[in-house]
Amino acid sequence: MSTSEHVESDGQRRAGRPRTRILTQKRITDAAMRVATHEGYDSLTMAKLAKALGVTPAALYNHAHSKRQILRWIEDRLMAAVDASAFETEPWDAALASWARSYRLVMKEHDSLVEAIAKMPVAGATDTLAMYEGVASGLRRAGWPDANIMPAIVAIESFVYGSAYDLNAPLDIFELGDQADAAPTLAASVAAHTPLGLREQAFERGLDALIRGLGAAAGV
Amino acid sequence: MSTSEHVESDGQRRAGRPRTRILTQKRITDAAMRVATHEGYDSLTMAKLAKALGVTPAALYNHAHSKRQILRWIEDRLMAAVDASAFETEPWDAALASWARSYRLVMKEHDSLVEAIAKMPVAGATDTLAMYEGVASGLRRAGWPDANIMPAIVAIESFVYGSAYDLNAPLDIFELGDQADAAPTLAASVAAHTPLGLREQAFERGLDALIRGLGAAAGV
DNA sequence: ACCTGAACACCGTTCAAGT
DNA sequence: ACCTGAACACCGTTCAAGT
Repeated sequence: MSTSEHVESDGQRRAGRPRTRILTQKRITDAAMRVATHEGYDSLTMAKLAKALGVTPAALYNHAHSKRQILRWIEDRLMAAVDASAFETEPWDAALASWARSYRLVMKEHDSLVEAIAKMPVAGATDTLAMYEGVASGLRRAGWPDANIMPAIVAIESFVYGSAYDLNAPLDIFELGDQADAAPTLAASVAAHTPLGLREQAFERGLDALIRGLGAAAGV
Repeated sequence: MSTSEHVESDGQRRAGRPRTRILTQKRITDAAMRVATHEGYDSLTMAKLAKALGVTPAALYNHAHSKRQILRWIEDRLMAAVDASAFETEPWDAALASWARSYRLVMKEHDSLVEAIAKMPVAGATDTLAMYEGVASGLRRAGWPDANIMPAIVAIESFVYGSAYDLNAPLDIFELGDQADAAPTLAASVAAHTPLGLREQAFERGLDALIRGLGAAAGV
């Protein structure tokens, strides 16, 4: 690569003056998401990220404490992309479903971060907080008792995380080949579906069961 | 460490003869699970594993193609530990619940492997196959149509994977602190629970909703 | 204040050499 | 057949030195 020594981003540099700062949290996060989206999270190394920003790996540590922190910036962004706006226009059950569907697709595209997101404290993550508040207040307006709101959110979230993995699992995950004799009932059950159909049915039927059951428990 | 050069495991070595083979798939897997359980999966490196076996890291590559393969051996073991035996003694709904509870606790102890397990093909994994066959045949005996079995299994699995993460999330994951003003409904909803109570309620209520809803869809 | 260059302590993996 | 020792191409991170 012939551009590896100096990448002048905007070219507005005046002689003798300090160059405009090129590294900010926003630009680092943007570049990291670009690298991760195009090459996968395995390729998101500090070296690759630095190169994408035209900078030395060590320079990143003037702005982030660690690679983990940069991943956390990405996680915040992702949670902001989860769409909870349906609670403003639709009934609670349809709104829950469209929130879960949006959540699942966002996680699918970044499933290396699902474990970290599942364990990420909400405090300090402004957009994440707003997303949860949208869901919680939507359910409350629909008559849900306070004590039923969080268990429903956590249950649906858990289901969404696992469903995102399933969406990225190999299509032949339940293919038995010559071992069909060893598990005949499983083989027959699998044969009742196409791989893509199974994924969607598992998600949609599970989501429907969760929303109905949790709503019934909430008395609405 | 003074024992790092030669660790004689059984001492039965005869002079001049080739020593009894110390590395097998079983022993490697045992050692790997021991290291991972005691020190976590972050500490499960080829060097640590080799040391625990009294061997050089390179020696492991005579038995496993890669670290990934060793992890797969562990994953097979874990699936064998998931208890599907309730289908032989209890009605389908109670059996599904006890299967899911066992599954969740096994995943909780090894949650670094959850993503890989969620995407692991069943072909070739004998114990995994037997586990699924137990669930599928249990549901069929209870009158479930073939086309309803796999969507139910996949949906409950997805829920279990996410619930395992939740079980290992920090207890203060929904603690808002001074940001309670920014998300008042969320704060009130969270305040209706203890952290431990929320986890268990989310799992048990979600599981109940899934089992009831999926069973109803199956017409049983 | 912020970046570079060099170094550190690790990774997983390969391979010629030994027995 | 199976293990060692040395090497390779990477990791994330630190830090003195420059501007």
